[in-house]
Amino acid sequence: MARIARPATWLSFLLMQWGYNLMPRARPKISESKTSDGKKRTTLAVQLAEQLREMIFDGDLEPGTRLQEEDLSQRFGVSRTPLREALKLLIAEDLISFQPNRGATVTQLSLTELAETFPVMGVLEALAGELAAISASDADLDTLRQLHDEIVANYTARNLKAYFAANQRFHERLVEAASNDTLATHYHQLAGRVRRARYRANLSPERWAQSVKEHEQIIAALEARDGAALSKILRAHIDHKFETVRDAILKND
Amino acid sequence: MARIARPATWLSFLLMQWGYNLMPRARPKISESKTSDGKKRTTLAVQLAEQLREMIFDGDLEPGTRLQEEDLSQRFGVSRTPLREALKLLIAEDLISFQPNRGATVTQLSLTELAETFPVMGVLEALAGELAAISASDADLDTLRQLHDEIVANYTARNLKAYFAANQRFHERLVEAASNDTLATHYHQLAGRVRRARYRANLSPERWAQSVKEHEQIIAALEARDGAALSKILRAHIDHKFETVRDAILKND
DNA sequence: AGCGTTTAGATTGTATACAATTTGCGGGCA
DNA sequence: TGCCCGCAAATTGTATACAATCTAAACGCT
Repeated sequence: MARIARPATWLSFLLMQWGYNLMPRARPKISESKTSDGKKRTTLAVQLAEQLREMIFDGDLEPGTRLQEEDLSQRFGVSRTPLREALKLLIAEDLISFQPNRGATVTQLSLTELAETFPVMGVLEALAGELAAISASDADLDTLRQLHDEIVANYTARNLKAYFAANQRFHERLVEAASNDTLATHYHQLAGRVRRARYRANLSPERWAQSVKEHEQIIAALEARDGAALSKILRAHIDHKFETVRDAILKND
Repeated sequence: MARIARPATWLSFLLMQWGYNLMPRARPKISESKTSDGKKRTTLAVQLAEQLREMIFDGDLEPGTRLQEEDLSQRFGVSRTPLREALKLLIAEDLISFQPNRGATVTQLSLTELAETFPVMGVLEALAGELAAISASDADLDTLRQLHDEIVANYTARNLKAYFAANQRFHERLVEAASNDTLATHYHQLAGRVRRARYRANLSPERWAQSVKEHEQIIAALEARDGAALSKILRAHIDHKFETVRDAILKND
């Protein structure tokens, strides 16, 4: 399988630097057989879907990009049949949009859809907070504390990119700590949507400061295992994040 | 596309001020072309997916059922190619499970997975309540009031089946009234999972009475457009529903 | 020029053929 | 009996061929 060479975006590069595996797996619901030598064995359709998903998350395939079957199948060196099946998988995940007889394109979120997404993410992350306050292990708390310190350090250094990366990692980890796969799956899907809606990441000094302050509250409530407080803060935090994103989008149009 | 503009929430107002159109997008992720005579035209894969989805929801295909391609394609009178694409769509929706080279089966939820699902549904429906309290039209309220009356009538008549049906429609309609397609999509997916986990639908007299009582509170808060109260009641309501379901499952095993 | 119509090329949709993998059964053997 | 091997049937995975549909450029008309 010839993998398509792709330039590392700032985000993927950044994460790789940190040694982080890129995205939380959207969903590994497809069990994989394994050969004796431990190699994963799946179908081409599944592999192609994974690759395409990664390319979309990484920004190699920008929203709105048309996905032509012949094109892609040649680039991947496979026939159209498994490629079409891969597209169907991504269609159901809402990563790509589809019109009969007219092909597929990388889904593009309107501001409206983005605005709809945030409140949903908000309640999910609030729930994650509640659950994590109960079920997070001490190791989880350690990891989150470390990530929090990273966030603060990057704020102090005014390193915006690294700040975003650590921030994202923190929230993902928080959701994991809730120990609810269903919750995690739906959260990841929404988080992916938002992340793909790339906007010029400007953060005003005030918003940035406030965001950090909220993070202080988050980690404090978490370490106190105060689920109710955590839930409230997280939801407000997401609301503010949407405001930031909205401003960034509107300013750059 | 009979959906009309909703009363402006603070968000929609804001967006409209900035020139962003808030018209709801077509929720079926797969847009459908139409012929001159208004007939929907889609691909076989999409049609098959719809049929299979319905069969699974209706219980024609019980959890654990093996889905053999040749079998199904003959029953539907199509070749395996579009059928396989339909399966891929449902795989990504988690309606069916898949193992490479070993085919697909209708997904079966464990009690653990069911237990995970309810809290997530809970916060989503709570959010739906908050939003609906703001953006539900008067027509929405009328419909919901009617459905509520139906629920009460079926309780009085002790008609369990009709009660469940009306109950389900009420909750679906409530989520619709929130005017957030993203929310609705995720809610529906989870509701479908729960519905498929068929358990012997026994409702103790006490639980039944309590459920109806909660519904009284729900409709009252809704008509008072008290989002906070509605949110709280709904979440508790879902929690109680899970307890009922859990008891039913445990008792029947 | 402007505008609908036609038509060739491109692209997607479906069927079929064949390859690869799994499954289950029967035979040989300790 | 129990177990392991290997083969045949069943089933899934992939490629290719052809049909249906869409797109856009060329054409002719007013």
